[in-house]
Amino acid sequence: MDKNLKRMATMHRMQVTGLELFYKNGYYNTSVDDILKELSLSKGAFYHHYDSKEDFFIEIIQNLLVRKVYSMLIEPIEGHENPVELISTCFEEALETAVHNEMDFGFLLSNFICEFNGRNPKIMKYLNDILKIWEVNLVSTLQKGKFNGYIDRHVDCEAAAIYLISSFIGIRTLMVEASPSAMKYRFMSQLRQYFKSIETRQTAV
Amino acid sequence: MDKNLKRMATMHRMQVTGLELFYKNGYYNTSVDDILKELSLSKGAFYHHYDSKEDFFIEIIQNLLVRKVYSMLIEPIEGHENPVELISTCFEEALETAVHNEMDFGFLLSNFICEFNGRNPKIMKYLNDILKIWEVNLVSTLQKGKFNGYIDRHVDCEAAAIYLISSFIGIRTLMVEASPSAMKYRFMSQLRQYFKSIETRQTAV
DNA sequence: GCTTTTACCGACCACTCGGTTTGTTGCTTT
DNA sequence: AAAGCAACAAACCGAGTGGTCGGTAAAAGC
Repeated sequence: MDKNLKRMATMHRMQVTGLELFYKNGYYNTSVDDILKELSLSKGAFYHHYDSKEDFFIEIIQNLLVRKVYSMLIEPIEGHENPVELISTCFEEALETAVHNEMDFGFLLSNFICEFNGRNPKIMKYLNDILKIWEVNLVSTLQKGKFNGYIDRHVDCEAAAIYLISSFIGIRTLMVEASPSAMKYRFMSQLRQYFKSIETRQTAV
Repeated sequence: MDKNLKRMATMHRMQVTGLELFYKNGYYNTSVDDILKELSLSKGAFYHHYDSKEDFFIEIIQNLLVRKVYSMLIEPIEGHENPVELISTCFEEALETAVHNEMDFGFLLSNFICEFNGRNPKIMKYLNDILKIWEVNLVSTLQKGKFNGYIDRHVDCEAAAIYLISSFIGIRTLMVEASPSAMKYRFMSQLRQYFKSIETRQTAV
């Protein structure tokens, strides 16, 4: 058991550093040696724990990437309050951490999707699954909001979810440029504008 | 002169094939040899015309990529008609060609931005310039629309432009998945919803 | 105390990459 | 016809790549 702990600790260290470098430099632009150098570990250690670089990356997806998306984008929108508020706040906070992160290279998930798209179907499968989970959660949050009278009954929740995901992926791609906080501010203002248009119209003005 | 024509023809062929492969496989994942093999040309030919792979890519950006963005996203929104209509139609058509392109790997520009982001500032500069041109054109189209009474005077045109670009980049990243035409349909429906919210409110209902 | 298992080392392999060097060909110019 | 040069061809270089493999030290199991 104690032995297993050490094993898991080493593997976890590798994955954390791996994700960091893959995010920073891209998967194909990061060599296994790069990761190992950072950790002062050897090739032997790496291939003792993982079958291949690809296998290693898949473990990173399942262990780290999925959790990040969950804690950042899925858990915050769970609940029975106003979904418009939940999603706005969630996006606002996700963008805020991006603004304050001086090492920001865009949205982890969409960066990898860009990189593997049409090049590695196996990995794309895993990435698309995460996207799907996010989408499903958004849809159900919106539908709940419809049921609870927050969202207009004519709204197509699946379309709205796609639209929200699109805009988020896009703004995160744009935000890596200069003045990310201005970007965020502008984006959020228009997101709220859009939300206003799908909210239940108040009878009293 | 005749000589110069041949030179330019060869260079153009290289650039067209280069862009094709860079788009398909990514810049770092496409070797110079890959491009040359496709054209049955040699390394000597390549380095006779270009200083480096990077220099080659910059020429592609300036010759081909800029023009594609212009003809696809900038020229179609020029004019004095309703900007909401212009932009809707422009996006619709851009997405439609993506739907019918069986070799679609997402939005050329944003794919490259993803790939070079934080890794190659020199190339990023060129890509951001294109993005900036697009943004400026969107802003001026929206402002013209405001002046002509199509768009509500309270709308922040720069914010709206960022929001539009974001959503476009995002949907093009998502569309590489299955069922792009459903994606497009859903996206366009919500884009129109958003547009409705920034249009001048009609006094008569 | 002895054996087995585990975690890890580091040299090495075949291969790929961007880029260089040296040749070759054919058209132009004088 | 000789010389010159642009446009390519082909062999090559050195750095880096993912992955292999024989070995080792230490802990676990008996």
